[in-house]
Amino acid sequence: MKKLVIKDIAEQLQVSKSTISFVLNGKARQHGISIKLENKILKYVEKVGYQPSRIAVGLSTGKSKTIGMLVEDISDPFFSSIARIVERSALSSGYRVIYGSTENDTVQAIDLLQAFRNHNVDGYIIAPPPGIENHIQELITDGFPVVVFDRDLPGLNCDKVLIDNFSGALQAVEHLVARQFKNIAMVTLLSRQNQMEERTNGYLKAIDDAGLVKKIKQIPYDQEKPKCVEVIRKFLAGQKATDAVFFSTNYLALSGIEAIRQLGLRVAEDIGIIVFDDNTNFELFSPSISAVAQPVKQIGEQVTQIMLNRLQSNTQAGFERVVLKTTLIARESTVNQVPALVK
Amino acid sequence: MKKLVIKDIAEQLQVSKSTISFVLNGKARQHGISIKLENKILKYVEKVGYQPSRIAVGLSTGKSKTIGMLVEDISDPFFSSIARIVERSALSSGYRVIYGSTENDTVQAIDLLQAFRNHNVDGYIIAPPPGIENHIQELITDGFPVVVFDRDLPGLNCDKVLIDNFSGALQAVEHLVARQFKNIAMVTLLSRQNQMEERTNGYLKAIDDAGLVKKIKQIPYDQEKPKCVEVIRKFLAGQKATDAVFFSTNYLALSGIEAIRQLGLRVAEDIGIIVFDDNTNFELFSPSISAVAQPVKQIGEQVTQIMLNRLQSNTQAGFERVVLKTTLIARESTVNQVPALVK
DNA sequence: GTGAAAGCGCTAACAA
DNA sequence: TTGTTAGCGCTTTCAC
Repeated sequence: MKKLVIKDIAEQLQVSKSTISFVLNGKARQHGISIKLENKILKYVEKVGYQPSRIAVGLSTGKSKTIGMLVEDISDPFFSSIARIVERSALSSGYRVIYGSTENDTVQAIDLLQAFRNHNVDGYIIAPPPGIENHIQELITDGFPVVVFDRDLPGLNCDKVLIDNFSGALQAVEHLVARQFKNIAMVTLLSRQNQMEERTNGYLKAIDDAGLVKKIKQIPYDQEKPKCVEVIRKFLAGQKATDAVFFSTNYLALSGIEAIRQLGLRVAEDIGIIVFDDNTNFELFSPSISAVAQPVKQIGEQVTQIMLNRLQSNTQAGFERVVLKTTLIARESTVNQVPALVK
Repeated sequence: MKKLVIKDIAEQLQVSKSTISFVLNGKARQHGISIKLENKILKYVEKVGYQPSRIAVGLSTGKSKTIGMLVEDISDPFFSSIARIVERSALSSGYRVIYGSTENDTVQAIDLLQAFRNHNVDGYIIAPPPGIENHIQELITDGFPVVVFDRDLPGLNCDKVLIDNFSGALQAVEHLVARQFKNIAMVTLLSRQNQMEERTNGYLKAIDDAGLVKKIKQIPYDQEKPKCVEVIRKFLAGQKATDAVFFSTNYLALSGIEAIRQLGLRVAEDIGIIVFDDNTNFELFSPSISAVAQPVKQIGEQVTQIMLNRLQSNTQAGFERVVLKTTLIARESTVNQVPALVK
């Protein structure tokens, strides 16, 4: 079945291409096309299942009706959950979404941005790796709507959907403090990314408030898992007094749990654990793992809604900055045995 | 910075657009363009960072250099892992990937296919929901390369990358048998999908071989998790003798574990568990959960490679049918206490 | 060796 | 009320 083009329809119906185009774009009224003709066209188009070629429309209008979404890693459940929500709501407004995984790499991200631009995407949804402020700024200057999420780039002036990393971390560590843990370490990424720093700040604040001693282990970003496990294991082995750990990411926690196992320790009984981000079935671990949950659904919805608004209104005024709250989910991994009291 | 177009380059360099186009497409030789001019153009293009508009190229060539990928749910770790691999290898060959989540719904899948077609995607990678044979067949007839994965649609004649569901399931249940479990139930989806049926067949074969009694619970596809948990709980509650369960999917297992908890039973101690698909950190559950792992990486690579070959060779001859083996990963959830012997 | 021009399928001024 | 036509940015045939 040969793909139909507008010309075919025009010939069949004995009208001009533009008439069809107007009708199809809801501009029949303003061009004074008779209701009768309009219906006839609509009916015929429906019947033969004609759909204008996106490519041609894109070339002609300069709009591709697609949104480019840059994430760190589409196979990370946090990002794929958001992607899913974005995909769905964008689709219902006629937008397609194309993704790109940056692996948190500046160069890859820039390439991807270039590729998106090249593809004429109409808007950008970005979880920015470090070092791409300028490139994003350029997009904005050139008039593209950009919504940044998950990570803030403080200098950037655009719409943002973030979460309150500081409070989330604070809350997590305060929870540990309340549960009577006394030697609370933090394992985090060696990263200058804003959201990681905020989490660290939250930790420090809580530790400080409680008059405890801080212990932070930073792991380089691109470690393979076994290496990561090893680093954490060594860290914990050198810190026998540690009775609880706050992991700043899901991924680190998974390595951490492994490390704890290797040390022959038991989660909860020997060492408390709480994690930032709750996208890995932590409720089903045994003991289940306490976590600070990020509002994935809300993030996805907000991001899309802001984007679609921009796309429709076509204005760059009054950027929004939405900061979403996290939710503490206390589970078994932070039930303290309080050895001091038990003894 | 205004986007450059081929005309700009042509004017700057005082040559015609076609010359540039030839050079950029590696056809300088066959059009006898001087090496000198070629280099000059290449250099200039590089310097100003010109990249041809994909849309325009697409309109002109009829190729969009994008692959459409249809999965059940992009937020499912099995699919997102594959998507990630496909994305990456396709990109290195200059192809973009756009995804669509079918939610296993025929209508949605057809819409998505329509949308892809409309986008002029050059090839289709599809994990097919039921009932879209005809639509896929049409794509093939129209000359598009199609690679089906994860699920087979037996009537379809195209490239396929599948896994050996029957053996995987067989192996899983044989493992339970070997561990001395005697009352092995299976919890699966109420689905006529080929891969689910194969898993069921594997279960039945193993049960039969061992001379045990089969017990299968089928859960409707679109249940919410709580409902799913409830159904499994009731099933297990009515089957006190059950000492092991084979779950045909990851998702069901997560619900199942929850159900087992609610019944006050302990995984491994009271009931053995093994799961088809190992994409949910089962190694970190405690007890860790035995599973049949699907070769995600291989699936992704095979799928992409076949697709890229088709795209390059532009032929439809000799369809491949790759069947990948699963791997049994025995963990703590199937360490049988063998109550009969212990007693 | 190089360039003019037609055409890909559609949109939207501008005519009529 | 409807049709003509000139692009959108690129590729490719064919003539120079």
